Amino acid sequence: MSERKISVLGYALLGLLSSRPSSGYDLRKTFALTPMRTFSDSPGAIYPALQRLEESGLIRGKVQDGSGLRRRKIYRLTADGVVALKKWVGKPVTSEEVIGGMDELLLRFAFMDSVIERLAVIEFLRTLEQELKSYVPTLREYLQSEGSRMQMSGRLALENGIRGYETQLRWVRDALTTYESEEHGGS
Amino acid sequence: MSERKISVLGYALLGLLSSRPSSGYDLRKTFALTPMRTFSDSPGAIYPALQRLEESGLIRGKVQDGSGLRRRKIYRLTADGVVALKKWVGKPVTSEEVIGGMDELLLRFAFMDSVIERLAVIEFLRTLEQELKSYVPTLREYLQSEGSRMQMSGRLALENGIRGYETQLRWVRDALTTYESEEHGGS
DNA sequence: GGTGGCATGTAACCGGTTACATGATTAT
DNA sequence: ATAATCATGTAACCGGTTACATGCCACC
Repeated sequence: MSERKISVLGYALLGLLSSRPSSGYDLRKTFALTPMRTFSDSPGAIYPALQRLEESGLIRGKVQDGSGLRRRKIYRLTADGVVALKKWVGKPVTSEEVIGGMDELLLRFAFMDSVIERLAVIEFLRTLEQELKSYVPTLREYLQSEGSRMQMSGRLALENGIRGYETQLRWVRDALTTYESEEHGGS
Repeated sequence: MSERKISVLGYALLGLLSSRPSSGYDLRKTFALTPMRTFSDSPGAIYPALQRLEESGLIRGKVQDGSGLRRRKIYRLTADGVVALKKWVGKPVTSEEVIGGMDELLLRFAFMDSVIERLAVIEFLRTLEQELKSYVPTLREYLQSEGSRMQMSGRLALENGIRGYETQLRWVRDALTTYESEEHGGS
């Protein structure tokens, strides 16, 4: 059961459902109306994704048969769903993920608070910091050595990417400070 | 002819071929060894994409039959290909593109120098600046109004996105300065 | 003459996009 | 009643991923 591979959209749905049971329509609106619109908001993506998650036993939908209401199917995470979400969120950070774009990493991070413990979040941020710290100089060196052979717009585009990673490195450090200084609270 | 829709990977290939005729293998290596590895470097994506571009008449491949060489098919842009690349690169910047991630925008920018004139590049950067300038406050307001209802990691993830866009706004302004101060040169 | 890297390809699978279909409920 | 919106769904298409297939050339 639940051996099927889950797409990023699938995990985004799992994460949203973990904080609040919702219908497909609710989820679509969340994607459409919040900064999560980077992800798909089309019914042709969301409804099949929900079906797959249900077939895998990670979520379960119940048709809401309240009196004067439109037919809505409300999904909630199952125990297996919680496990799958935990596993994905807690996966170790790899350099491939950093190089291939931080989107999925950030999505994972966004769901962390309610899913894994504070120490694991800090661990996540620490390794992310390491990866960024080693990746940025690589890009700088590439720009240094190849820049003269590139056209100006290409050089600037690369510079843009580098600055983006540098910004994220600064962000990781701030986030770490936030989590580490949070000595009180917890379970 | 050439009415077929072109994927982002397709345009990336067009752009690379515009500066230097190459074989599929060369292009793969470019993707694999440079910061362009964000794009696909798998043969299963590149070779079919090249075939589609050739069917659409945007590139033409010639098998290099030099003496002691392995069979390589070298592709170059056709006149139609140049037109298609110009059209894509010069498309007006829309807010959807900014919201949906800057990747394609940056790719377009990277190829601009060799494809359109300096004034069009400046125009591109100016409208991009406008879009970013209006988008960042939207995100800030969202964080302001919804932040209290979000968990900490979610709030920080959003903050990360905002900082990224702010960094890009600063970059656009620097890039504009670079292009505008470049009073000499040109054709 | 066989191993290993160069170079091009192909096929199955899968998920997202686009566009359409359906019905129920609310508002006018 | 009829239009608009809520809410869920389906089907065709398309391109990227993964994995495999093929052959050539160089080198030892």
